[in-house]
Amino acid sequence: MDIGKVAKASGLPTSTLRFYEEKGLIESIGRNGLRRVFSPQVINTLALISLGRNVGLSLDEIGAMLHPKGVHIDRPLLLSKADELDKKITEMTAMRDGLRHAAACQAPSHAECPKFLRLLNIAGKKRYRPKRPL
Amino acid sequence: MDIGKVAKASGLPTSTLRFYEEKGLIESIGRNGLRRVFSPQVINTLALISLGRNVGLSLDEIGAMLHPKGVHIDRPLLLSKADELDKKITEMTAMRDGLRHAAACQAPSHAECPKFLRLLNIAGKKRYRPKRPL
DNA sequence: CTAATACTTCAAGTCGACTTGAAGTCAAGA
DNA sequence: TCTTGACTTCAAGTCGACTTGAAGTATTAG
Repeated sequence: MDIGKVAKASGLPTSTLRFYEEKGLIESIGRNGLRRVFSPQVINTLALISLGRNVGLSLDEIGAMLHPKGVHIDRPLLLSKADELDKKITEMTAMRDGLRHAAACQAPSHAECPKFLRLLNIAGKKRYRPKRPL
Repeated sequence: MDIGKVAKASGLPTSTLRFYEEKGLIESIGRNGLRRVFSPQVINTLALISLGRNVGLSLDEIGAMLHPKGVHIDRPLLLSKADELDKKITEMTAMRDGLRHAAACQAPSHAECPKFLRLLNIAGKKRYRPKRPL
Protein backbone atom coordinates (compact mmCIF):
# COMPACT_ATOMS: atom_id res chain seq x y z
CA MET A 1 0.00 0.00 0.00
CA ASP A 2 1.28 3.46 -0.60
CA ILE A 3 1.06 6.17 2.01
CA GLY A 4 -2.21 7.55 0.71
CA LYS A 5 -3.98 4.23 1.20
CA VAL A 6 -2.58 3.91 4.67
CA ALA A 7 -3.80 7.40 5.42
CA LYS A 8 -7.29 6.52 4.29
CA ALA A 9 -7.34 3.19 6.04
CA SER A 10 -6.07 4.62 9.30
CA GLY A 11 -7.68 8.03 9.24
CA LEU A 12 -4.32 9.68 9.85
CA PRO A 13 -2.83 12.35 7.59
CA THR A 14 0.20 11.39 5.55
CA SER A 15 2.26 13.93 7.45
CA THR A 16 1.59 12.02 10.63
CA LEU A 17 2.53 8.75 9.01
CA ARG A 18 5.87 10.16 7.88
CA PHE A 19 6.36 11.61 11.30
CA TYR A 20 5.67 8.25 12.94
CA GLU A 21 8.04 6.55 10.57
CA GLU A 22 10.74 9.05 11.39
CA LYS A 23 10.15 8.37 15.07
CA GLY A 24 10.47 4.68 14.42
CA LEU A 25 6.92 3.80 15.38
CA ILE A 26 6.08 2.31 12.01
CA GLU A 27 8.14 1.03 9.11
CA SER A 28 7.71 0.91 5.41
CA ILE A 29 8.66 -2.36 3.80
CA GLY A 30 10.38 -0.68 0.89
CA ARG A 31 10.06 1.88 -1.83
CA ASN A 32 8.46 2.03 -5.18
CA GLY A 33 10.72 4.59 -6.74
CA LEU A 34 10.70 7.34 -4.17
CA ARG A 35 7.44 6.27 -2.66
CA ARG A 36 7.12 4.39 0.55
CA VAL A 37 5.42 1.03 0.41
CA PHE A 38 3.68 -0.18 3.54
CA SER A 39 2.43 -3.58 4.52
CA PRO A 40 -1.28 -3.77 5.43
CA GLN A 41 -0.07 -4.89 8.85
CA VAL A 42 0.86 -1.29 9.55
CA ILE A 43 -2.83 -0.52 10.00
CA ASN A 44 -2.90 -2.64 13.13
CA THR A 45 0.14 -0.90 14.47
CA LEU A 46 -1.42 2.47 13.79
CA ALA A 47 -4.63 1.47 15.51
CA LEU A 48 -2.53 0.41 18.46
CA ILE A 49 -0.70 3.74 18.46
CA SER A 50 -3.95 5.70 18.31
CA LEU A 51 -5.37 3.69 21.12
CA GLY A 52 -2.25 4.26 23.17
CA ARG A 53 -2.34 8.00 22.53
CA ASN A 54 -5.97 8.05 23.44
CA VAL A 55 -5.34 6.48 26.81
CA GLY A 56 -2.61 9.00 27.53
CA LEU A 57 0.60 7.27 26.55
CA SER A 58 3.35 9.27 24.89
CA LEU A 59 4.76 8.26 21.53
CA ASP A 60 7.98 7.27 23.27
CA GLU A 61 6.15 5.02 25.67
CA ILE A 62 4.26 3.42 22.84
CA GLY A 63 7.49 3.01 20.97
CA ALA A 64 9.04 1.24 23.92
CA MET A 65 6.18 -1.25 23.91
CA LEU A 66 6.22 -1.70 20.19
CA HIS A 67 9.82 -2.70 19.86
CA PRO A 68 11.36 -3.61 23.15
CA LYS A 69 15.04 -2.99 23.62
CA GLY A 70 17.07 -6.11 23.56
CA VAL A 71 15.72 -9.47 22.67
CA HIS A 72 12.89 -9.70 25.10
CA ILE A 73 9.77 -7.76 25.77
CA ASP A 74 10.11 -5.54 28.80
CA ARG A 75 7.40 -7.24 30.83
CA PRO A 76 7.83 -5.18 33.97
CA LEU A 77 7.34 -2.07 31.88
CA LEU A 78 4.11 -3.41 30.46
CA LEU A 79 2.87 -4.39 33.87
CA SER A 80 3.72 -1.06 35.38
CA LYS A 81 1.93 0.70 32.52
CA ALA A 82 -1.04 -1.54 33.19
CA ASP A 83 -0.96 -0.50 36.83
CA GLU A 84 -0.81 3.16 35.86
CA LEU A 85 -3.83 2.62 33.69
CA ASP A 86 -5.63 1.04 36.60
CA LYS A 87 -5.02 4.15 38.62
CA LYS A 88 -6.19 6.38 35.83
CA ILE A 89 -9.27 4.27 35.35
CA THR A 90 -10.11 4.77 39.00
CA GLU A 91 -9.60 8.50 38.73
CA MET A 92 -11.58 8.72 35.55
CA THR A 93 -14.42 6.81 37.03
CA ALA A 94 -14.50 9.18 39.96
CA MET A 95 -14.34 12.16 37.65
CA ARG A 96 -17.12 10.77 35.52
CA ASP A 97 -19.34 10.23 38.52
CA GLY A 98 -18.41 13.68 39.78
CA LEU A 99 -19.38 15.26 36.49
CA ARG A 100 -22.69 13.43 36.42
CA HIS A 101 -23.38 14.61 39.92
CA ALA A 102 -22.33 18.15 39.10
CA ALA A 103 -24.74 18.20 36.19
CA ALA A 104 -27.56 17.41 38.57
CA CYS A 105 -26.34 19.44 41.52
CA GLN A 106 -27.56 22.83 42.71
CA ALA A 107 -24.32 24.06 44.30
CA PRO A 108 -23.09 27.33 42.83
CA SER A 109 -19.63 25.98 42.10
CA HIS A 110 -18.52 22.39 41.85
CA ALA A 111 -15.46 23.17 43.86
CA GLU A 112 -17.82 23.99 46.71
CA CYS A 113 -20.15 21.06 46.48
CA PRO A 114 -19.16 18.60 49.19
CA LYS A 115 -20.59 15.66 47.36
CA PHE A 116 -18.66 16.51 44.23
CA LEU A 117 -15.45 16.88 46.19
CA ARG A 118 -16.10 13.67 48.04
CA LEU A 119 -16.72 11.82 44.80
CA LEU A 120 -13.39 13.02 43.58
CA ASN A 121 -11.77 12.23 46.88
CA ILE A 122 -10.54 15.75 47.20
CA ALA A 123 -12.34 17.01 50.25
CA GLY A 124 -10.40 17.96 53.34
CA LYS A 125 -7.13 16.31 52.45
CA LYS A 126 -5.05 18.82 54.28
CA ARG A 127 -6.13 21.79 56.24
CA TYR A 128 -4.30 25.04 56.10
CA ARG A 129 -3.58 26.47 59.53
CA PRO A 130 -2.33 30.02 59.40
CA LYS A 131 0.57 30.60 61.70
CA ARG A 132 -0.73 32.66 64.55
CA PRO A 133 1.77 35.23 65.75
CA LEU A 134 2.84 34.58 69.33
CA MET B 1 -1.84 31.86 52.24
CA ASP B 2 0.88 33.18 50.02
CA ILE B 3 1.89 31.47 46.82
CA GLY B 4 4.67 29.50 48.44
CA LYS B 5 2.27 27.81 50.84
CA VAL B 6 -0.11 27.01 48.04
CA ALA B 7 2.77 25.53 46.10
CA LYS B 8 3.68 23.28 49.01
CA ALA B 9 0.13 22.31 49.79
CA SER B 10 -0.67 21.52 46.17
CA GLY B 11 2.63 20.16 45.00
CA LEU B 12 2.64 22.55 42.07
CA PRO B 13 5.43 25.01 41.33
CA THR B 14 4.70 28.69 41.83
CA SER B 15 5.21 29.27 38.12
CA THR B 16 2.32 26.95 37.40
CA LEU B 17 0.12 28.71 39.94
CA ARG B 18 0.78 32.07 38.32
CA PHE B 19 0.16 30.51 34.96
CA TYR B 20 -3.16 29.07 36.12
CA GLU B 21 -4.15 32.40 37.57
CA GLU B 22 -3.35 34.12 34.32
CA LYS B 23 -5.50 31.56 32.53
CA GLY B 24 -8.30 32.26 34.94
CA LEU B 25 -8.38 28.80 36.48
CA ILE B 26 -7.69 30.04 39.99
CA GLU B 27 -7.98 33.40 41.71
CA SER B 28 -6.16 35.14 44.45
CA ILE B 29 -8.33 36.89 46.98
CA GLY B 30 -6.09 39.92 47.16
CA ARG B 31 -2.57 41.17 47.64
CA ASN B 32 -0.29 41.74 50.53
CA GLY B 33 1.87 44.42 49.01
CA LEU B 34 2.83 42.89 45.70
CA ARG B 35 2.26 39.38 46.89
CA ARG B 36 -0.74 37.33 45.98
CA VAL B 37 -2.90 36.08 48.79
CA PHE B 38 -4.87 32.89 48.23
CA SER B 39 -7.72 31.36 50.11
CA PRO B 40 -7.17 27.80 51.34
CA GLN B 41 -10.11 26.90 49.14
CA VAL B 42 -7.81 27.18 46.16
CA ILE B 43 -6.24 23.87 47.15
CA ASN B 44 -9.45 22.09 46.28
CA THR B 45 -9.64 23.81 42.96
CA LEU B 46 -6.07 22.85 42.22
CA ALA B 47 -6.72 19.24 43.15
CA LEU B 48 -9.65 19.34 40.80
CA ILE B 49 -7.51 20.78 38.02
CA SER B 50 -4.82 18.16 38.51
CA LEU B 51 -7.38 15.42 38.46
CA GLY B 52 -8.87 16.83 35.31
CA ARG B 53 -5.48 17.07 33.62
CA ASN B 54 -4.73 13.56 34.69
CA VAL B 55 -7.83 12.20 33.04
CA GLY B 56 -6.98 13.99 29.83
CA LEU B 57 -8.94 17.23 29.96
CA SER B 58 -7.36 20.39 28.63
CA LEU B 59 -7.02 23.47 30.79
CA ASP B 60 -9.66 25.16 28.69
CA GLU B 61 -12.09 22.32 29.23
CA ILE B 62 -11.44 22.39 32.94
CA GLY B 63 -11.89 26.13 32.92
CA ALA B 64 -15.24 25.76 31.22
CA MET B 65 -16.38 23.46 34.00
CA LEU B 66 -14.98 25.60 36.73
CA HIS B 67 -16.76 28.77 35.81
CA PRO B 68 -19.57 28.18 33.41
CA LYS B 69 -20.43 30.94 31.01
CA GLY B 70 -23.62 32.69 31.88
CA VAL B 71 -25.54 32.09 35.02
CA HIS B 72 -26.01 28.38 34.84
CA ILE B 73 -23.74 25.44 34.75
CA ASP B 74 -23.47 23.96 31.30
CA ARG B 75 -24.99 20.60 32.18
CA PRO B 76 -24.95 19.16 28.68
CA LEU B 77 -21.23 19.88 28.54
CA LEU B 78 -20.66 18.05 31.80
CA LEU B 79 -22.70 15.12 30.66
CA SER B 80 -20.95 14.91 27.34
CA LYS B 81 -17.59 15.02 29.09
CA ALA B 82 -18.81 12.24 31.32
CA ASP B 83 -19.72 10.23 28.26
CA GLU B 84 -16.31 10.84 26.76
CA LEU B 85 -14.77 9.58 29.94
CA ASP B 86 -16.89 6.47 29.75
CA LYS B 87 -15.50 5.78 26.33
CA LYS B 88 -11.96 6.36 27.48
CA ILE B 89 -12.50 4.13 30.47
CA THR B 90 -13.56 1.36 28.15
CA GLU B 91 -10.51 1.87 25.96
CA MET B 92 -8.20 2.06 28.90
CA THR B 93 -9.59 -1.09 30.35
CA ALA B 94 -9.01 -2.87 27.08
CA MET B 95 -5.51 -1.48 26.86
CA ARG B 96 -4.76 -2.51 30.41
CA ASP B 97 -5.93 -6.05 29.77
CA GLY B 98 -3.99 -6.05 26.53
CA LEU B 99 -0.81 -5.01 28.30
CA ARG B 100 -1.25 -7.64 30.96
CA HIS B 101 -1.71 -10.24 28.30
CA ALA B 102 1.25 -8.97 26.32
CA ALA B 103 3.41 -9.27 29.40
CA ALA B 104 2.52 -12.94 29.60
CA CYS B 105 2.42 -13.68 25.91
CA GLN B 106 5.01 -15.42 23.77
CA ALA B 107 4.27 -13.71 20.47
CA PRO B 108 7.26 -11.92 18.99
CA SER B 109 5.42 -8.66 18.59
CA HIS B 110 2.23 -7.51 20.27
CA ALA B 111 0.98 -6.18 17.00
CA GLU B 112 1.05 -9.76 15.76
CA CYS B 113 -0.53 -11.49 18.71
CA PRO B 114 -4.15 -12.17 17.81
CA LYS B 115 -5.25 -12.24 21.40
CA PHE B 116 -3.68 -8.87 22.07
CA LEU B 117 -5.30 -7.37 19.01
CA ARG B 118 -8.61 -8.93 19.92
CA LEU B 119 -8.42 -7.54 23.43
CA LEU B 120 -7.89 -4.10 21.95
CA ASN B 121 -10.61 -4.67 19.41
CA ILE B 122 -8.24 -3.93 16.62
CA ALA B 123 -8.10 -7.18 14.73
CA GLY B 124 -9.41 -7.41 11.23
CA LYS B 125 -11.39 -4.21 11.17
CA LYS B 126 -10.83 -3.62 7.53
CA ARG B 127 -8.96 -5.72 5.12
CA TYR B 128 -6.76 -4.18 2.53
CA ARG B 129 -7.42 -5.62 -0.89
CA PRO B 130 -4.79 -4.64 -3.39
CA LYS B 131 -6.26 -3.63 -6.66
CA ARG B 132 -5.55 -6.43 -9.04
CA PRO B 133 -4.73 -5.17 -12.52
CA LEU B 134 -7.29 -6.36 -15.05
C1' DC C 1 3.31 10.97 -24.43
C1' DT C 2 1.88 14.18 -21.39
C1' DA C 3 -0.05 16.28 -17.68
C1' DA C 4 -2.10 15.75 -13.32
C1' DT C 5 -1.63 14.11 -9.03
C1' DA C 6 0.37 11.91 -5.45
C1' DC C 7 4.27 11.41 -3.71
C1' DT C 8 9.29 13.12 -1.88
C1' DT C 9 12.53 15.96 1.54
C1' DC C 10 13.63 19.37 4.76
C1' DA C 11 13.02 23.40 7.37
C1' DA C 12 10.13 26.09 9.81
C1' DG C 13 5.79 26.97 12.12
C1' DT C 14 2.04 25.97 15.64
C1' DC C 15 -0.27 24.74 19.83
C1' DG C 16 -0.87 23.62 24.68
C1' DA C 17 1.23 23.66 28.86
C1' DC C 18 4.45 25.14 31.25
C1' DT C 19 9.50 26.72 32.69
C1' DT C 20 13.32 29.82 32.89
C1' DG C 21 15.74 34.07 33.29
C1' DA C 22 16.53 38.78 34.19
C1' DA C 23 15.62 42.57 36.76
C1' DG C 24 13.28 44.50 40.31
C1' DT C 25 10.31 44.90 45.05
C1' DC C 26 9.28 44.04 49.62
C1' DA C 27 8.09 41.74 54.27
C1' DA C 28 10.14 39.86 58.06
C1' DG C 29 13.58 37.85 61.07
C1' DA C 30 18.33 38.77 63.37
C1' DT D 1 17.94 48.82 60.51
C1' DC D 2 19.52 45.83 57.36
C1' DT D 3 19.79 41.94 54.67
C1' DT D 4 17.94 38.04 52.70
C1' DG D 5 14.86 35.23 50.67
C1' DA D 6 10.44 35.01 48.89
C1' DC D 7 7.92 37.29 46.10
C1' DT D 8 6.85 40.34 41.51
C1' DT D 9 6.50 41.04 36.10
C1' DC D 10 7.37 40.08 31.44
C1' DA D 11 9.58 38.05 27.62
C1' DA D 12 11.51 34.25 25.81
C1' DG D 13 12.49 29.35 25.82
C1' DT D 14 11.19 24.29 25.84
C1' DC D 15 8.88 20.03 24.85
C1' DG D 16 5.84 16.79 22.58
C1' DA D 17 3.24 16.10 18.76
C1' DC D 18 2.31 17.34 14.76
C1' DT D 19 1.34 20.60 10.49
C1' DT D 20 2.59 23.54 6.75
C1' DG D 21 5.15 25.21 2.90
C1' DA D 22 8.35 25.26 -0.74
C1' DA D 23 10.57 23.03 -4.21
C1' DG D 24 11.17 19.05 -6.65
C1' DT D 25 10.17 14.03 -8.73
C1' DA D 26 7.85 10.09 -10.44
C1' DT D 27 3.64 7.04 -11.19
C1' DT D 28 -0.44 6.66 -13.65
C1' DA D 29 -4.76 8.01 -16.02
C1' DG D 30 -6.12 9.72 -20.24
